[in-house]
Amino acid sequence: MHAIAKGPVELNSDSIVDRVYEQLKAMAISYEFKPGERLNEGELAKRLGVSRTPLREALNRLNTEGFLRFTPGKGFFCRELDAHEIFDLYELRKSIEIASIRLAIKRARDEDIDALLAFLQATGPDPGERSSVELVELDETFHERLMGMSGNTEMLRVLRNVNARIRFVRWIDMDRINRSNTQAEHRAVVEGLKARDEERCVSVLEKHIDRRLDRITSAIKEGYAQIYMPAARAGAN
Amino acid sequence: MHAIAKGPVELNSDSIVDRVYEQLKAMAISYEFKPGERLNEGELAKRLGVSRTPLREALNRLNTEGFLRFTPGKGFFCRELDAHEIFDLYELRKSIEIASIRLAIKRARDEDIDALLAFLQATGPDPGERSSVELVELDETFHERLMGMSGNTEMLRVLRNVNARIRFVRWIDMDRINRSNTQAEHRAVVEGLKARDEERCVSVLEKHIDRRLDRITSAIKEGYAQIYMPAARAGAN
DNA sequence: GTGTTCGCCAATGCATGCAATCGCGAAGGG
DNA sequence: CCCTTCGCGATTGCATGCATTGGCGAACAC
Repeated sequence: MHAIAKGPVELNSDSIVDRVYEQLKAMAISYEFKPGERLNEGELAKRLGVSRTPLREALNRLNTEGFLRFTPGKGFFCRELDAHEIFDLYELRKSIEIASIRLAIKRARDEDIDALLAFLQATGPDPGERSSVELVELDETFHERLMGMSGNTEMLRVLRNVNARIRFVRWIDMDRINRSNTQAEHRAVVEGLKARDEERCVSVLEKHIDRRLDRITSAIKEGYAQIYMPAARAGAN
Repeated sequence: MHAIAKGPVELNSDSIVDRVYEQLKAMAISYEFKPGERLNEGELAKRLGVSRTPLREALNRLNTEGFLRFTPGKGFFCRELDAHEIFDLYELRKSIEIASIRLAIKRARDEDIDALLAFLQATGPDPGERSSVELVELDETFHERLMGMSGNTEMLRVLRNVNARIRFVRWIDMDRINRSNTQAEHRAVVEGLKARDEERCVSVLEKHIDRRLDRITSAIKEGYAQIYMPAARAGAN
C-alpha cells in the first residue's frame, strides 16, 4: 500500500520519530499549539501520518526539553507562555554566555576567532532584507559559534535548548531591533575576544543580552495577540 | 473487574514509565551498566517486568538527559565515562552556581537564608558517620536549595541534571573530602549571602567548586577500577 | 590464507489492540 | 435551583505482533 521503494524518493535518512520530533518541535516553537492546549495523540498521529508509538516518543522528548508539559493520565499540553519562564531562560542564557566568553578568551584559537569575524562580515552588511526569522537564526548561530569556542559541549547543549525555547519571543522582539547596532556589538565581542580582553567582552556581552532581557516582558505582552492569531495550519491533506 | 481497592496495596502513585525511568536512572548513575555497553531492550524489559513500550519511553528520557546514548538502528548504550564531559559539566555547574548566588544576594529572603543555615546546622555536626552516598546527597541538597534562592527555576533544572550526571564521580571523590572543611565553606557562603556580600560569596563558592574540579581528572582515573567491578546485579529472579 | 559475500538470527521500529482512566454531561436528590 | 453522583464516550497506558534492519558467522572466491 505504501512504502513503495520508488527508488530515489530519498527515503529520509532519519527515522519517523526524528521527523515527527522535528515537526512537533517546529510547531511548539512557533506556538502553533496554543498555550495550555491539550494535544490529542490520536488526532496528531492521524495528521502526521504515523502511529501513536513514535508520536509519543517524540512528545516525551519535547516534554523533557521543556517545550511541552505532561500530566500523567491527562496527556501532553502546550506549555504556557510564561513570562517568568522566559525571564529565567534569559537569565540562564546570560549566565552561561558570560561564563563561556571567559573560557573562550583562554582557549579560543585565533583562526577560529577570525572565522567568526568572517562570518559576521559575510552576514552583516545586509540591510533590512532579511525576515526576523532569518535574523534570529543568524543571531543564534553567532552566539552558538561564540560559545563553541569555549570548548564546553555541555554549555552549548544548554544554550541550544534555551535558544529554541525563547525563539518565539525573539521573533517578535527582532522586528524592533536595530540590526546594525546588534552587528556592531557582535563584532565588538569578537574583537575583544581576539584581544583577549576579558573585561571588554563581558561588559559588551552583558549589555547586549540585558538589552533584550529588559524588553522581553513587554514583548511578551504585545506578542500575545500574535500567538492567538491563526497559526498557518499546513493543511497538507 | 479487579482494581479492588485493596487499600494498602500501595498502588504506586507513579506510572510504570516513571518507575522504570527511576530504576534505569539509578542504574545509569551508578554505572551498573558498563560504559559503552549496549542495552538490550528485550532483556531489560524482562528484567524489569514491563513491556518494551514504556521501557523505550524511559530510555528516551534518559537519552535526552545525557545518561544514555542512542544510535538509530542500533539501540541504547551506556554513556562512556568521558573525562572531558565530566569536566564540562563541572564548569557548567560552576557557571550557573556563581551566577545564581549573585541573583540570590539580590532576591533571597532572610527567612529562607536562615532556614538554610538551620539545615546546615542540623546536618553539619555529624562526624564521619555518613556514607559518601549520603554525603553527596546532602551536598546536592544544599547546593540546590542555595540555587533555589535565586528564584530561577530553569537554572535549578539544569543544576539537577548536572548533579545527577556527575554524581558517580562525586561518590568517589567524597571519600577523600574533608567534611568539616566543606561544611565551613557552605556556612561561609550562606553567611555571605545573608550579609549580601557578593564578593565574599563568589570567591568562596568559586574556590569551593574549583577544589573539586581540580581533582576530578585524577578521581576519574582512579574510579575506573570501581566502575568495572561487578555492579551488584539485583538478581531478583 | 585472506578478503568478500551471502544468509540467518536477533534486535529494533513501528503499528495495532485492549484495558484502565479521565472528563463531561445527564439524571437524581436535597 | 444548585450540588452530587452515576455512567458513557473519549483518550491515554501499556502490551503484543509483525516488518525491517543490523550483526555476525560460514561459505565461497581469489
